[in-house]
Amino acid sequence: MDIRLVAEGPWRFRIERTGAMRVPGVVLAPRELLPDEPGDEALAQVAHVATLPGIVRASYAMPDIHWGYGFPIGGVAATDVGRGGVVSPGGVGFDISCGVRLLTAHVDRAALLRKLPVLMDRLDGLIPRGLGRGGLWHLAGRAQLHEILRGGARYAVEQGHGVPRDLDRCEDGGAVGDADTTWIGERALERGAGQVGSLGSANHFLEVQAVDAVYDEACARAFGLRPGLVCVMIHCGSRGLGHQICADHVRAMDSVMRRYGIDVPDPQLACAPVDSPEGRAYLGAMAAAANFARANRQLLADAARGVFRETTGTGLDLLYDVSHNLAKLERHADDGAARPLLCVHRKGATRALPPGHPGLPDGLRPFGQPVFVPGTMGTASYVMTGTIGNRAFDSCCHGAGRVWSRHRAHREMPAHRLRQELAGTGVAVRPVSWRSVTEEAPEAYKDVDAVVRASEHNDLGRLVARLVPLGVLKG
DNA sequence: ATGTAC
Repeated sequence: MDIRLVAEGPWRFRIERTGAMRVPGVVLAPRELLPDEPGDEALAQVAHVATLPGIVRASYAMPDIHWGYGFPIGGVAATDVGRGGVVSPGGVGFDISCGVRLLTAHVDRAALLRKLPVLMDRLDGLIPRGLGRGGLWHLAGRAQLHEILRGGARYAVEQGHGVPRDLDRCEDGGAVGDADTTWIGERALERGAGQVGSLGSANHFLEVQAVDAVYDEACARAFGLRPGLVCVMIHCGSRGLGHQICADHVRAMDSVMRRYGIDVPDPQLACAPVDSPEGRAYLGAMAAAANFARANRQLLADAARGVFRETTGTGLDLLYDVSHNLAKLERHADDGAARPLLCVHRKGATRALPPGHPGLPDGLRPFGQPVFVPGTMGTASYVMTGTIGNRAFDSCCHGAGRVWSRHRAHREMPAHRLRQELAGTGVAVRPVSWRSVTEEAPEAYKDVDAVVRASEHNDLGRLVARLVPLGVLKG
């Protein structure tokens, strides 16, 4: 598909509506953040998404956009459920409800520094990570897995893995309501059963960080952040379970799309009307995988809490837990007076509720929803907050965004050089293997500072604080 | 992202 990219000022581009596109593309990034590898298809993917039945307003790309399966990563698309709008598993991604949670410690960087090596050693020995491997929670049986799929972090807390206050600080109170395990295959259940409480690999991590800068003091105070404070950031998702569910439902939709008269420019955009048996089946299974991911992050946070208590005698408070790979049924104002029900796909895009939104807990509502933007290994991460002017269906960026393919990263970054470079930063990196993390080298990613700046210029979110890593656990 | 693939 030919693309006509038009600059709309220094911070954004429009992809003109042509051919089968139903709406334009809107790329919320300055030129230096646009994909520029020869043959990169990320912008074509923005245009492909614009052809989906029922799509409204525009096919959006966040500043961290890069190539993905069907949809770009950093893509946002909303379809009108009442007008034949579709749901597409490729618009959520393989790692269903992958997301980030941030916990604030009761200790400052200076006070922790002496104990950091032993803290990292304990976490290193405790947290399961890497491909395959086990999970922290040894389930009593298949019935308990179903409880997790229905109850998410809420069930984990009920079982003693956390405190009730945690749930107040989770998106959806820790559990999505409409999970339906009927539409999860045996293989997906099998893969998930041993992985509750595990990080996984690639860009997933658990980091001990410190607040390095505060940009909005009132908001930071409400979030419990101040300069020098230690935090724990956890980035992971639904592991093999979500992956298998995505694969299964892509296949199912691929075989029925024609029956619904749907034609897409890329088979990876397999989809079905939200209001169809296949659409409902995917959304039910997706919600169950989302609950799995929230329980997963809850278990990891609770384990980190135990390690902090043992080594420092201090606690960890959950600031917030939010997904950046999910489709949700939401009402948004259209250009008239109506608020139609939309299926909002966010793939590598963080939901970012504005100040005053009823979906926020009392303590956060005046300030907006915390948005977490993890950088790459050894670099800064950011905390942002939702804004009222967000036109991308209350969505923001989700990270630095890849610029090198995983293959190219392996080619250009030998393990020994990465190890040497990170040693120079003073960050205690504990990977399962150095070879496995070469594709996560900082050079393989965009500049996260530029990504958050572009997000702010495009009214996707506002900067609240900058966090720097002290210790990193990787897959 | 993922027991990198039926």
